[in-house]
Amino acid sequence: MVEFNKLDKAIEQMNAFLVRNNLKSSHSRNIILKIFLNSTQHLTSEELYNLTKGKIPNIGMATIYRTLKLFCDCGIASELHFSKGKSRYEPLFNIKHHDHLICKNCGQVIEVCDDEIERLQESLSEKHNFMMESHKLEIYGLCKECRTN
Amino acid sequence: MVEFNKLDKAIEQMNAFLVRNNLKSSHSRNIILKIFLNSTQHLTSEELYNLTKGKIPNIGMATIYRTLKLFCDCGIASELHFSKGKSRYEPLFNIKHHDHLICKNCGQVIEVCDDEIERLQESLSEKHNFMMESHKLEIYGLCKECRTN
DNA sequence: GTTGTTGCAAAAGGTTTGCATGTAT
DNA sequence: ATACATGCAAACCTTTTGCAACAAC
Repeated sequence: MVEFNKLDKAIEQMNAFLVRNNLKSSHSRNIILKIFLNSTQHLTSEELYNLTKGKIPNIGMATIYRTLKLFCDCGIASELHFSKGKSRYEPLFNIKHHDHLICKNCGQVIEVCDDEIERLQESLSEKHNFMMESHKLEIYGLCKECRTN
Repeated sequence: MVEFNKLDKAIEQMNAFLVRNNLKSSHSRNIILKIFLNSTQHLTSEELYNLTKGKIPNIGMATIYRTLKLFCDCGIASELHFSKGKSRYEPLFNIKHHDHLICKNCGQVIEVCDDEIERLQESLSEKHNFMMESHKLEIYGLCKECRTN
């Protein structure tokens, strides 16, 4: 379950964005936000759609896409492109930046963080006169479980 | 122009793969390989298609896709997913591993390498009992030219 | 001659858009 | 009452596949 504070703060952040852009709040979006933040995985639009159907039976795919776009626009989610064709969405809310270890066998994604690597990325960018805004580190291989099999 | 040696070695590598898998060599594939290695950018399938049309006027998109898949299978190319929906392909042949600085404004991709970051990725993987096979580091931001404008 | 390769068109898969209806303010 | 949000279906775009004609061995 999402902690109340986290969900409340996320809704607040979304509502601030809505007001700022003369948009309206809606019941569906609050429900989708709760389901989205509640997931520990990086969901695809289809996975979020299926989870949402449990709460809003006649929800449409288009609403899921429009809502995910909104989440990205107001800084609650970020879009990932691990593989061809399909996007995945990661909650950004209250989350520290991290990198991904992706198991090629079972698909498990492990989130990690290394401050030293973070620092080196900044200095690497500076060396090339590049103004870093964000970055993405993905390490592909075999996880602990799969390497023993 | 691709240096003769590089192209020859790549053709050799591809042919070895073809023989190993009971496939046949073809004129088109050699042409596409030359165009692919000749490019300094990370081409999309469509860009490669347009470049190829200059040499093989009635080439089809399907052939481009099938050929790119072949290049990936025999280790000549690797598929990248910088943005939604569209794949880009990067020549791997005779190329040292490197990371990418991607300008969000002009789309320019700068290739960089930092040995220290490479080492830290290995130790980060080990720390999680993860067997690293490959990795990808992408830094998004503004390049030297765009940050001044 | 057999089997892989190619071009074309159709299909597939993910995402976006137009429109009429519903809903928040 | 106005304008945004939603569901549905159609459109869109990239990539894949089936098939008949072609080319390599």
